[in-house]
Amino acid sequence: MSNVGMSEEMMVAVAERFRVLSDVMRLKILQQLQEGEKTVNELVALTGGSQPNVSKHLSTLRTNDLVKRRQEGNLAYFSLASPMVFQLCDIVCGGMREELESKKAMLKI
Amino acid sequence: MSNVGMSEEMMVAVAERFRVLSDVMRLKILQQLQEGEKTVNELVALTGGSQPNVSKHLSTLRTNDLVKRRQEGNLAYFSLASPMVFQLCDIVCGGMREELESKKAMLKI
DNA sequence: TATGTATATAACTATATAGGAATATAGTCA
DNA sequence: TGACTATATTCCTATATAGTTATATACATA
Repeated sequence: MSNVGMSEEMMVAVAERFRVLSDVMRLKILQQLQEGEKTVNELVALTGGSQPNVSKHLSTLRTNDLVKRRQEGNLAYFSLASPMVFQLCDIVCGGMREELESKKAMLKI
Repeated sequence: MSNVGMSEEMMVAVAERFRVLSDVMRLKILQQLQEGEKTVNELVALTGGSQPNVSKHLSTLRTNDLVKRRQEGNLAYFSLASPMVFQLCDIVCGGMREELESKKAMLKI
């Protein structure tokens, strides 16, 4: 399947998705959500971010369909909307491992 | 394989990689390189960017190990350093297609 | 109702960076 | 050497956004 024909519109959307994933705090939040749904305050505690900051990032993630929100009484529970994120991270991590190893190999020559 | 244990350092590197991929002009360049190596001026023509702009993006891509550079006489040939990019794009595109279809489905209820 | 708690938002500041214009560098060839 | 071409870099401006502080909203409960 070739990407060369990807439309400008699609490319803008893909770039936007990557942009959402390019922030460490958002990755931390997603990582925590991988273990199950969490409230905002739980994520604040787990990530070490401030409450407004975590809340804003959750809003960004939700706008971009990466997390879902469920309200129960006073609490807002957030959960992953798409397992895609971790497929992406795995590929990136795998790619970086390979780069690292080929660099190591070059040094040993 | 769980990402929950991913180190802070690794997370920063992953975020950085996503950031590099979050620019439309860079995605266009990578897309063109998918067809084979190209000179800077060829990429300028194919993408519609200015020469300095394309050159700067190529520099960013190279710094982040996404493209390779080969000089021949006056010309600089760039090529993809990692097929990872298109695995990533395919996953993102696939994810977006699913979202779109589930939204369509909801509207039809 | 008043009080407390959870979450969201607004206003602000600081920083990063994309893109353009001008210029520099490096190679080619007469 | 000088003229030409390809590429890189510098400087600038405009824009986007992460994070903070303060405040607002919404729900629960006494």
